[in-house]
Amino acid sequence: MANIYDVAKKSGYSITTVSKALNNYPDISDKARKKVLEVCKELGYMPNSSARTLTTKKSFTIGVVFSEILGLGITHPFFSHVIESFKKEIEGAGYDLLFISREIGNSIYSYLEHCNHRNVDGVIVVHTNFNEPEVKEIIMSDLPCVVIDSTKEATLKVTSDNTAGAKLAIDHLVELGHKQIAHISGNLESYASNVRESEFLESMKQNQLNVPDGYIQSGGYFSLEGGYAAMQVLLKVDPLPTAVFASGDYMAIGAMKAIHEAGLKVPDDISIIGFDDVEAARLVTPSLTTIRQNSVEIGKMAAVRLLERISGKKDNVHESIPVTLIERDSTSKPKMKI
Amino acid sequence: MANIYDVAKKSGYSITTVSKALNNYPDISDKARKKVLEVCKELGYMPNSSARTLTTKKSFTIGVVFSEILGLGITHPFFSHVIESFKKEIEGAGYDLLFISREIGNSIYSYLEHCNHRNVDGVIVVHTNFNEPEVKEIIMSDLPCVVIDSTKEATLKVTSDNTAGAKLAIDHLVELGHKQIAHISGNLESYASNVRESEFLESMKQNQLNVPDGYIQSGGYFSLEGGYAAMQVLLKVDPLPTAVFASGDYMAIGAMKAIHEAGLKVPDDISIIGFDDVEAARLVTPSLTTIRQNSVEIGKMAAVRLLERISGKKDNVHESIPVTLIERDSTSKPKMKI
DNA sequence: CACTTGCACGAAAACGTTTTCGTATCTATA
DNA sequence: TATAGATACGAAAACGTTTTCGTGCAAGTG
Repeated sequence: MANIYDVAKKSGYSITTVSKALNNYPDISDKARKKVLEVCKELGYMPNSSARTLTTKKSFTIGVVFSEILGLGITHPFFSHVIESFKKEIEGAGYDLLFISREIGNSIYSYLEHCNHRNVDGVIVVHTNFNEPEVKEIIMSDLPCVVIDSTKEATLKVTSDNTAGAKLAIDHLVELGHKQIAHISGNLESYASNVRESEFLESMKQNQLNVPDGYIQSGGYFSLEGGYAAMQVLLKVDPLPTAVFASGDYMAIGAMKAIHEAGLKVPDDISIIGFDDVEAARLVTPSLTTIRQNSVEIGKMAAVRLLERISGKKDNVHESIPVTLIERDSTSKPKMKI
Repeated sequence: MANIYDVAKKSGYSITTVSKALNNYPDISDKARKKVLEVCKELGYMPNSSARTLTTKKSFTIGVVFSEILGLGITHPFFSHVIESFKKEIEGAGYDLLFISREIGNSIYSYLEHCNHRNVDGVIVVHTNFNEPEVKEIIMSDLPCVVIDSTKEATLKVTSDNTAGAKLAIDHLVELGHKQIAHISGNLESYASNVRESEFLESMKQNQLNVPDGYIQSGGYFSLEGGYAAMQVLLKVDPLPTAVFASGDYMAIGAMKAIHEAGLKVPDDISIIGFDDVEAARLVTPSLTTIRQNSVEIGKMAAVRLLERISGKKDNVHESIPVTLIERDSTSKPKMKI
């Protein structure tokens, strides 16, 4: 509650000198600096961030725009890890994290308007629908902005290496001996979903494998239920796939459920591989083989690049973070035909 | 980027009138109000929150102090749901959520200092260690403050009805016919853990059941590994329990793992019941019977009470949110002795 | 008509900082 | 000794709001 005037009065110096002492200006004596800092401690003085922001136009605040179709927000099994890692990194640089909604008072504003209102220094955008105009608006503005799971317009993007991931998944199945490999894709508004599906096709081609009609089914918004439904369709396709690559772990888990309910076994009858390595992947039975996204690295890298941009660096970058194959129990060699 | 002066100039009124138009003051004409709002739209004007906060001393920002032993932060399987629900509720009232760390710039400050620096109007405290002095400091201050999973000092607390929950769990096991019921407790610095353990003992007494030596084992910080280790100890206790009440789902899942590895079956040999109903509970095999905490209601209620406090209401309240028994496949009648 | 009342508006202070620029004192130099 | 330069400090403006209070004018009252 003490302000800079209190410190000035008690220390015997002017507010200018107090401010200079706190901001490491060179043109004050060691004596003054020492005295001021001493008084600050005594009074428990903390500079008022609003006043500081008003004059410096720097808030040391980063906005989070979390526009994700399922409305899970902070509880999203993958993005929450990204944000947590991002948060830790920017905190180390003195920034705080502010969640940006579209409501202020009673009215609705755009994300960009809200960011301007709050004077955020930059923003991290996590969105699963690259068509959303509100998101586009903020990306196209001159507010420093890093986006996770990209969009064409973004100048700063951090994603997993989805191409390598999908390839890793298919190659793993091929190495095990599978030839009839199906794919459960995510919704098409999702960047990750698109890349993974493309690379599924590309990898199959590279391995000179055929992708019969009906071998690609959409699992929708990466949900368990979507994967379940998609697998039910795949179970009726002829020839029955011996392995399925799902674009997300929850869809993979849903698929396993459908397989079990059909009286078949994972991985004996059908192998399943997912993508993400969410926590549940190691907890389900059989545990899920999957492609692990390095959420910690993604969040950290997003922070690093955004902070660079904030401090003036201009280059456009698309960071592609490596993924790894996590072999568990949901994949095995295909059953020999009798 | 337009400010109030731009609006004043373009509308032909003074900044006073502009401000009044935006803040619904009665002493301006409808004509002026209309004109001003029109110009605001044209210029895309948004009031600067820092300037406003500086004069009004109200930031429309709520701080989140998340001090949780495991360091999971935002990814915590239970608390993340509470915060998400809290966030939605306060957003509806025009508030934004700011995460409070202890770093500002290069230095370390207390949570309270950080809150003062940022001018937050109130704070939600989620902490799993009620001894932490930093947390105590903020709770004892006159900053409006609601705490989840309580502390004695707090004047505003929201928790699950842990007592009813533990009772529900034990009664469920007793109804199934169990008499040898063990307990895997959480760490003792946790409020929830304490209450659940007390009520375990109380419920056992009510049901006139004995709690043999070694029937209470600590699973530590509610982790899978902790539950696993605790169960390994329980498996060596004589007589072997026929059912185990774990204070958290992850400990329950860890316990199931230990049981399976010992060559026994859940629920045939040993029934397991957890607490929380985290997402994994329905995904594991067998799916976990548990006591569901209503995280949405907890978050919402915390928001409602905090907003009341911010707007002047003074009464101390401890909201106890009802829990429900979710029966799944990890509990059944005890095996008859042959 | 003289007076009060109420309405609509604006001037100016205040909020707590940072930062520019001016200046008094001291030191070094010629 | 006179002067130039360095050093240490402070006055004041600026940032963009809100809010108090004053005022000119129109309308109502006796």
